[in-house]
Amino acid sequence: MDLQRLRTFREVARELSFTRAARNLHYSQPTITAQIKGLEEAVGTPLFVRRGNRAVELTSAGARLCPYADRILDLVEAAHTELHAGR
Amino acid sequence: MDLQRLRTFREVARELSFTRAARNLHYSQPTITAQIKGLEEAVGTPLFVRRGNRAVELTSAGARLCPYADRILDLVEAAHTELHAGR
DNA sequence: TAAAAATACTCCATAGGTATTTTAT
DNA sequence: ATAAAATACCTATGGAGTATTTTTA
Repeated sequence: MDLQRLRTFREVARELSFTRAARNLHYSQPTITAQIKGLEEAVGTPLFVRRGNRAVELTSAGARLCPYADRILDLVEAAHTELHAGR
Repeated sequence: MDLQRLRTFREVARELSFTRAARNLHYSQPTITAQIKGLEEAVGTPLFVRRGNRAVELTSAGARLCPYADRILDLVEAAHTELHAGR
């Protein structure tokens, strides 16, 4: 699990589309595929169900990961802010 | 900022030593140096003050990062646990 | 059949190691 | 003088891209 893949996961979960996530994050579609695949291997379980040319849906594990991804990425953001808050 | 460097940061902050952190994490000492340097560049501020052959101390930014590092890494751990908790 | 994901490759950047030098006590 | 961090250098892995194929609604 790493932060970049977690960001990609969050975006795919939002969009329910690898292609749209790729556009939004300025990656190619195969890169998104590889990142999600890498995350799925890292956590040891599938996170999305791929459905041909229609969209994608979260597995139950994927759904359970969502709130953690949000909290983790929010904390990372907060840490950055804190470090730049002078003091 | 990425999770691996954050783990290294946490260990160096605990040990106040690059060399001991390297041993504990099974990295070479120069790798720790590079990881901390990379993290410092990522966050845009020094995190440790290097003091010759004696130990190392946290900068104020480093000290402020600590609680975030702990919370983030704990959440990552919790996410892993949650994903393996069956369901 | 068409839209979307997966695969096959290629290339380059970066992460890690070893050997060595520099630094501060 | 010595213990510890920094630097120099090298290698290999993997992350990203393009082009293409596969899949399923």
